[in-house]
Amino acid sequence: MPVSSAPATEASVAKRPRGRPRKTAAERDDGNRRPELLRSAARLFRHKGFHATSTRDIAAAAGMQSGSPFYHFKSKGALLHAVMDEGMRSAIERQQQALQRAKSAETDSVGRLRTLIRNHFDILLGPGSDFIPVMLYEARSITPRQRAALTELQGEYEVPWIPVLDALYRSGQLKADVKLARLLIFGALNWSAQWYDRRKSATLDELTDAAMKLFIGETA
Amino acid sequence: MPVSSAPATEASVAKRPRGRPRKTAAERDDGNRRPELLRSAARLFRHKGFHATSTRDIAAAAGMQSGSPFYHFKSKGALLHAVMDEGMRSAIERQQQALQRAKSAETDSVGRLRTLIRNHFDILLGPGSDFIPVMLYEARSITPRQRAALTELQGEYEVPWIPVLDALYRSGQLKADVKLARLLIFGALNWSAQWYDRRKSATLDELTDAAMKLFIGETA
DNA sequence: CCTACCGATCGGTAGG
DNA sequence: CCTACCGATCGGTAGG
Repeated sequence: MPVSSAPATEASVAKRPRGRPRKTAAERDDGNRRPELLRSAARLFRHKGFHATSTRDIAAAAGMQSGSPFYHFKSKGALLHAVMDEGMRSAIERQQQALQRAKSAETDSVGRLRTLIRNHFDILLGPGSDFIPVMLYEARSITPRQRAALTELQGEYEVPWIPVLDALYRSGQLKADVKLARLLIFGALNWSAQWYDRRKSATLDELTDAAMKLFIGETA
Repeated sequence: MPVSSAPATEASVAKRPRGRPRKTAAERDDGNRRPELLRSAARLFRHKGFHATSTRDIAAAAGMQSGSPFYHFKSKGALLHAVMDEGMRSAIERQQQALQRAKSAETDSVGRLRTLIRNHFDILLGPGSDFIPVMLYEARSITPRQRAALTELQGEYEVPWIPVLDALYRSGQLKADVKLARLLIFGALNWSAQWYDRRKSATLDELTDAAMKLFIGETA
């Protein structure tokens, strides 16, 4: 299923129109539609669930015919895993950027925890945030092998949290067992994907404040 | 779909054998299999998800033929809702019992919060705990009307938590906004259904300790 | 609660 | 990436 078998010319990329793309001959087989397919799949998987979403739904949302998703992905399950993988890689990258950005300003653990939590809410609830919720809530639908690959990425995501929580435990600001605290904290944050409503709820900064106060009693 | 159209005699209930039940004529149409159907459905819905479970799977798990679940429930969706409804009613009842039991011993808010959390873990992670996880993680698959009915039961379940959290806020032991704290706390607890493993993880008491320390810095 | 069955939908493929 | 299509599975029902 070689995606790059017929490479796109730069021209065809540059002159892509804004709205629903008309398929000109020049755009055929260029692989440009793969990201669109991923986004459509992520949105549908998130809102309807993996099994309640048909590959026809996804194709239609991406403006394709029913058989076309299988040109880009060899199965529906491969599409699901690709959504999760893309979500985790993007999350790791955004987390590293957030920590870089803050590093000069924040050297204390409280400030670093705040950075991590605020960024986590952004990834989970901000614009275009369908990929991570799909990963969190559709884990049953992937194969053990795929799950293992994702678990590794999740481990990478958790790396920066560990020294921060350790330091807060040593300073007495975090009283709970560190490993259990980490699991409970991620639960508190991740569950927000179930109830958070941009229009009715608090802002992400207010949410971050509440989480900081709940976990360590101060806001940074 | 009258479940009680042919009522069971007491004898047929008493002499029900242990293993896979042989269907004697006396046991026909007696409605006794409905709870078994619910349990089988809960287990399968929890481990495979609603859409990945076929009504044939459920029938087989309950020792029935493929069409028989529809004698007890008018649709697969009705079965799912029944699982959730049963789960919530049982949870509310067990919570009330736990609070009754503790009322004489615990009058302070910290102790009452501990009782609520410990009981919540029990409902979520203890023996026979498939119903509530199904409710938590399959909410997308029920109708708005069914969801509204469940939201009401959930509200009932949350009632005892509110005065406790309010009191802890006033006493300064809980620093976060009470409404957001409640949502974050439920998230931390509910997420445990995703990762808790009786064999590898902490006991429910240790989990409760960790949660108490994380949220209010003390264990009661 | 079983038997026998139906219509619809679905994931996936061949061939262009 | 489209067209045309297939085999399998599924929820649900009639009739006993």
